[in-house]
Amino acid sequence: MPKETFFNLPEEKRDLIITVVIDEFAAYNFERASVNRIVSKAGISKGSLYQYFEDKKDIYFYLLGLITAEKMKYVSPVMQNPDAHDIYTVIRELYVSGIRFVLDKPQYGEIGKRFMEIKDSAIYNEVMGENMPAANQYFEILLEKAVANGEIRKSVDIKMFAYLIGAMNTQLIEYYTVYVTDEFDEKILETVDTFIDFLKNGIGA
Amino acid sequence: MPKETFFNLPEEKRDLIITVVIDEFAAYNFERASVNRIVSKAGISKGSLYQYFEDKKDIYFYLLGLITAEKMKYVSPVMQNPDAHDIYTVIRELYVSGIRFVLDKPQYGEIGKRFMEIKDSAIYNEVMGENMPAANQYFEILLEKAVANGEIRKSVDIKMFAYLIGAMNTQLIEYYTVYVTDEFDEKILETVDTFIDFLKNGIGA
Amino acid sequence: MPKETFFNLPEEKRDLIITVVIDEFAAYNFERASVNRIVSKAGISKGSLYQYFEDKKDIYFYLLGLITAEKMKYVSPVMQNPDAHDIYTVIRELYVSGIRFVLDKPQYGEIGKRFMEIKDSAIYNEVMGENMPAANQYFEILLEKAVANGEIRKSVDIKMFAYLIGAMNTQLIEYYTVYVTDEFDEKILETVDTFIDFLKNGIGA
Amino acid sequence: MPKETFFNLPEEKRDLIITVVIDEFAAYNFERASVNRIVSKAGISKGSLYQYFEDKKDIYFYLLGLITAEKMKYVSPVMQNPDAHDIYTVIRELYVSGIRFVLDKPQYGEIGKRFMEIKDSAIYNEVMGENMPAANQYFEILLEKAVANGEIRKSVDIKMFAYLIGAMNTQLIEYYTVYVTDEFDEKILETVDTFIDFLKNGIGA
DNA sequence: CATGAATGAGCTTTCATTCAT
DNA sequence: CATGAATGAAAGCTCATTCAT
Repeated sequence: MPKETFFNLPEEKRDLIITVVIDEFAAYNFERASVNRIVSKAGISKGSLYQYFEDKKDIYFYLLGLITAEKMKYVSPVMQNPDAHDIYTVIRELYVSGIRFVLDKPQYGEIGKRFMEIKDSAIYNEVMGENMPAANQYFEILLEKAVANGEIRKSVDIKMFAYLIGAMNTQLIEYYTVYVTDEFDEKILETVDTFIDFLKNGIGA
Repeated sequence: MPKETFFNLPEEKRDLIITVVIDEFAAYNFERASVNRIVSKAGISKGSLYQYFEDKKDIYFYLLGLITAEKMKYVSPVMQNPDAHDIYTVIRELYVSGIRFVLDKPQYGEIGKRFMEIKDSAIYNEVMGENMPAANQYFEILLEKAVANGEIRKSVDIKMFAYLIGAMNTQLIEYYTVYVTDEFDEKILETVDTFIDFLKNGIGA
Repeated sequence: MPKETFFNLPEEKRDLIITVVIDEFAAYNFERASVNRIVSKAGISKGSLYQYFEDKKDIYFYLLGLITAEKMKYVSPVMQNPDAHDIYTVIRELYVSGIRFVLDKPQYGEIGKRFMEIKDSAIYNEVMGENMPAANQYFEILLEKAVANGEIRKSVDIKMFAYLIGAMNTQLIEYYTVYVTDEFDEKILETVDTFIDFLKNGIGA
Repeated sequence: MPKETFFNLPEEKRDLIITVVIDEFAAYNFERASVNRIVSKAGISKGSLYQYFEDKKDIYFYLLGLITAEKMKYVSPVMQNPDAHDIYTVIRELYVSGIRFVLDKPQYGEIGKRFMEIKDSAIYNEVMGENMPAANQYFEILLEKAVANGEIRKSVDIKMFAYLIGAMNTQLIEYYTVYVTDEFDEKILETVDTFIDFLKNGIGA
């Protein structure tokens, strides 16, 4: 967590620092991100940055928190109440909101990818230690219920597909940021629908 | 390429060095891997290592070569002659051989993942400059032919699914190395089959 | 150019560093000069030196700049306006100012000689790329004018004598730094005059 | 001095090594010359080279010895018996033989220049400690006799001119190797004569 | 709250020389 | 007499972090 000093800063300055930090971690992964570059781009002294944050990790974790908070805004009613809808609708919403998010905030998407670059680093596990189980279990619970509801074949290896659907989400989003430069449009929705159909055919009852 | 000196070494010593190098690059990506650590773990002098290899990059490339050579052993007849089989058989073989490989040589799998950490580094592009185009296009060509053969629905977005099938391969393999510690067994084959079925249902004609 | 940090240093410390740097480059040429030795003699950390200067080259170029600036102080009115005087007066001034300079600042003379040691190194050409053409042609132009003025015999091989007068300048200066330890005095002036006479007799009209 | 082993070598091999060593020290000064390059170019093992020579310095000194011996061959009767001729004839012979030497054996000239690059290094002084006084005194004695003979003005600063005539010799030779690519010819003789005239006018009685 | 100089362990790489075989 | 693997001190340079002001 940033120190008190950071929050005592005039908003303008704080925002500038955040902007610079976003730029840095969007351009470089945690290891390669440079404190020197951050202070120089933000026009503050090195000492000051260390008055605001404990260390580089503190900066990074704070940023990840901001992104998480931002992502929450994209959580739709469907996702908040998954039980009220069939699993495909829920997954569709997840995908769509994910794509929307990275198209709206491409830098956050970048930071997410940079984060994946350092899988298995100490820092990655530290972050994931808290969040990953949740993320993983989310799909497992979803799938279990869907099996119970008869929406999905009983033969499906739930754990594996939970993992895969999560991974596909990531990949699908990456695909859009890498290969599709347009704004969010009808065409994207169609493709998502195609993919959901694919999923339905694949594991549906 | 390692220098002659390296190949003149007693096999025992050479193997020790290779083991240490594998450990290092499985634990750290190219940038973070340390020549100092390698020599100290191998119990040789810094000067000696540089008698064997041109530089750190030379060590890394040699290692990647070893891995590639090892991976070749897992290439089955089906993969060598993909046109003689339906696309699902080919993809199944790819997945199975990939899983076999990382279960047999988990460290090589690690090194592969570490390699992904340094995307957009100079070294990454140097390696990929030679191999990547093929890897990317491989699935596209496979899918195109399958569409032509009537194995796959015409409505399928080939580029996207090529990307996804590739990504799934990676993820599937990662899934097994992360969650499945057992040796390769019947159960894995079943799961792969399930997944292939899923794929068949999803995009099949 | 040194970084801002260097100029922000207390004068005392900056002077100490400059002194140490002068000592180092007077004792060793660019290649053999050691950053390690500099920091240890100056009693500062390696990191600090690299806060002050970009790299070893930056240190060296800064030093050469100091020397050039110092040498400028020895440029007399005669040298600034060579056309207003006969060639012997100009050459005499050049010699005298050169001798004065190295007797006043023997270490700068040393550094100059060390610089000659690395002829055909990249760094030498980098420095000379800017200054050398002028230096080489200076005497040629001087001689050409003198021939036109009738101060010098027409039979003189201008290119060769330009080269030689330049070389003699260097050698004459070296002679004084090597063999004459006294301060600048009347005797030196006499010797220079002898030499100028010698030159006049040798190539004069 | 090379070790006995070197002289026990078949002449062919010894000559090859000498050729390679000449090449190396013609291309790089003592410090920059590389033992690695020498053994690799000569196709011998590093251990062998150290069976033949004590160390790098030993190689270099042996080479300088060879050059000196070669240079002796250019010493003409005039130079061996300087008292029988006027000083200008002697100096002329010195210059001519020097030019002849470097035009015949340009690599030896190169090595000589490389040697001058490292003035003030430990190695330079070690070499010169033995030879330099002689070289310096040679011209002093010559000049003293010439003053006594009335060939040269009494006012001449003998020590300085001895130094200068020696230096000019070096420079004149360098001038020819740098700027004149032709074979030794009549034109060169003319220029030397011009220069001798210049000298005669300059210091002659 | 701001500053920025100071730090030092760490990095990769070079090269003359030694010595066991 | 030949070999070539082994050595290790030294090189230039980086960077997150500290701390006195």
